[in-house]
Amino acid sequence: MVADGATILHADLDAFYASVEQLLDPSLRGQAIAVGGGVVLAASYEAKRYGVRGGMAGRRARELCPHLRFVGGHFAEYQRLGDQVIDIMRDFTPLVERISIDEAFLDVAGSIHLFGSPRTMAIEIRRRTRLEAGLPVSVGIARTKHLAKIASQVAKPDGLIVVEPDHELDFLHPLPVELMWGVGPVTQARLAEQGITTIGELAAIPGRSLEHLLGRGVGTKLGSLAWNQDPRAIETTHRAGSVGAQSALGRKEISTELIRMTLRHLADRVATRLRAKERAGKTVTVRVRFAEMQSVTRSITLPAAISATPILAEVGYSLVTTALRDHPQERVITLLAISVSHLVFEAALQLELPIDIGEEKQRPGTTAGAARWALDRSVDGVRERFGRKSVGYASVALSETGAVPDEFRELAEKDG
DNA sequence: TCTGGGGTCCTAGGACCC
DNA sequence: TCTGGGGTCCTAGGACCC
Repeated sequence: MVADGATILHADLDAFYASVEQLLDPSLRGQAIAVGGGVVLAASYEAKRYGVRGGMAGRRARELCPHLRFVGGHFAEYQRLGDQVIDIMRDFTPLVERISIDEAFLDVAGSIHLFGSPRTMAIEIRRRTRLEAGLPVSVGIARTKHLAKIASQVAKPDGLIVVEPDHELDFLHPLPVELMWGVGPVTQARLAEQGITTIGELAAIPGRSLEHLLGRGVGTKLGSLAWNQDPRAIETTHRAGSVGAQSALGRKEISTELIRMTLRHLADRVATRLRAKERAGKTVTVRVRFAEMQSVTRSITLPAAISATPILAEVGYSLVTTALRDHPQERVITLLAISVSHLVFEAALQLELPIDIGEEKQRPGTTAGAARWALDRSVDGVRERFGRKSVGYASVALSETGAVPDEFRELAEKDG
């Protein structure tokens, strides 16, 4: 349900990781800094002035900004401060939809009688975030999520923009198309070829032409968004659809050892997280990226959900093997990925249940499978107590490839 | 600018069932 | 034996987001 007034807030912490680093170490304040190493995960606004952007190769960033300082990530602090800011928002409404570590939508329509106008609430959220967490946050307010999100981007850094319902198109149409949700590099380029660079120009294109240019799905969606028709409501719950891991390898000669070792490591990461969530999944997908960056995927849907490391590694291996067999001319791979989807709930309780022979066909947890699963659980337990590195399948062997440290994984802000 | 990691959603063809 | 149409699942690829 979309509200009549501008009651949707989009709050987005500014240059989040970089701001946290500057918060933790005052000597970094006012400095051009980047979080990351080989790749920039986040850049301070001082660095952005030199053109440094999230997702940029570290070397390129240094070229643009020679005095750029790379700082290590305090990942636990990012999580803690991100949570703290979300908690501030929840003081204003339970209708908070967190969409990443550092941004969220709020529907404050039901809170106006308690706290005042949406603008008043946004001012207070910004004040408290600065005071209690020490961080700058930008807020966009509008009638729809899409518009609120765009408004917060325009408000950055450290700003607040309210788009009143009777000024929506005046606000939206002069803006560049790439501010829209769903317009990435490919779509932007496709539009630019037609001379379309603003949202207003996009809105002026007949629906049929847009669908012809971008395909039915994307064309229809962007067409309606350009006219500010966004029916999405705030969703406070989130179901994980898949769990995956990937590893960039540089350029590596294809070998059985490399693939087995890498898959073992990736399967271990994925399976550990699945078990921590008490989930298992039926569909296993692998991705193999060759030189020249083109990649292929192979997937299989199993008769039963799995969450044990060795089984996942084995299924992944056979999938990668089929992918490689289909591309016999390739000599080098640059990335391996594995993910598990079609997730189902799998309570840890299952471990305690006696193995029922009658069920053997339905579940992978035959005697051997259950034993493997039990072993994985105990490995998880040891890691919880003594740290990840204490028990590993292949992480030590892999570290010599110069892979990104595990703490760097899963955490990408890429704030452009 | 040759580049890291974890995700979501959409499309399209084919298999299979009714 | 051949024919139609609809629905759902599986697989592969692509674009996008943070």
